[in-house]
Amino acid sequence: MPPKKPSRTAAKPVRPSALQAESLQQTRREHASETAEDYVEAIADLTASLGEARVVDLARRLGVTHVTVNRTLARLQQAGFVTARPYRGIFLTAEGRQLAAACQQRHTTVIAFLRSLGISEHAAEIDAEGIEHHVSPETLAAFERHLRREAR
Amino acid sequence: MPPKKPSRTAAKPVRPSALQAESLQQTRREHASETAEDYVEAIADLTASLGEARVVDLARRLGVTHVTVNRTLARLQQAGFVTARPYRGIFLTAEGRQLAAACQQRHTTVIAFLRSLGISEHAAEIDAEGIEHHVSPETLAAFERHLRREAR
DNA sequence: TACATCTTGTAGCTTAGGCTACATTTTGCC
DNA sequence: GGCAAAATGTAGCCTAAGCTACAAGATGTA
Repeated sequence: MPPKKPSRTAAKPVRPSALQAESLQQTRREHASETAEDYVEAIADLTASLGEARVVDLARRLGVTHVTVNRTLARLQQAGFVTARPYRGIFLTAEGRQLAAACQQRHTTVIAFLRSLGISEHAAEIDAEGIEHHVSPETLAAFERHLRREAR
Repeated sequence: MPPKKPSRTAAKPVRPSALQAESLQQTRREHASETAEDYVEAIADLTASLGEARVVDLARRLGVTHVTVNRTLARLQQAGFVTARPYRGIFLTAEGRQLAAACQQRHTTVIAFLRSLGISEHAAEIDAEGIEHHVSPETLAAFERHLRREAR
């Protein structure tokens, strides 16, 4: 028989206790908001360059079909980030614009930070897209600090 | 009427063209493997410290219920990363051990890198959990290079 | 040995995010 | 004005990953 740990009380509502469990739960929470962040950022960009964001534009931009965009927009509307009427353009609410601005700022910082480490433009773009959603304010501040130090 | 972009040909099987679309698709692919990585890493740790990994241990460790662990293990078994029999311990295959080792290595590097930027232990742990899955080999190499430079 | 407890397994629900296929509305243009 | 094409919307399917509730196997100890 393999070495057996002493039995532990089960604690029905499983409380994670471990730091790793906490970290993983945080990561899962972040995943839930990633979509919203990607969409508002894309909408902000498209609005800036084209005057409004359309479903097809978003689909092309995000690499999904227009159907996926549609369903996601419904949720974002419920969440109060965007306004949209059937067959019309999509616009950000004040809250949406605020979120988009923060994301764009963070995105720029992460890219600049990766580039400062000697990472190629292409890899920096790709990695930043995955990394940025998991960068805490503390870590973002550290990135900015590092960039300022580099600039000297 | 808002300024209207010139209509573009639709290209039925939407090809993403844009770099951002490519990046986002890459990020989605990474999400799909994140779970596998987290599980094999946890199983490797538990096996090292307790001799075997049990469903309850994994559940506690990952911050989910044993039901979720069970279903995920079935997929990991199909994918060839773990072996398990009903009511028995869970073990990694050779492939699983290899993946776990790579993940642990990468995890350690990311943590060390964040710490070297002056980020607190706690924030580094949490951020690393989200970031590590999106770090390309090129970026990982840059992290290691930075650490070596720091060490001088 | 038997029973209570812990562990594991199963059924079935939910949400999110992909998709194809098809219907409907807008719109550019002759 | 009318028509074809583009854009948008809708129905319905899939997988992944969470959950609760309940069933059944394993085990330690009285």
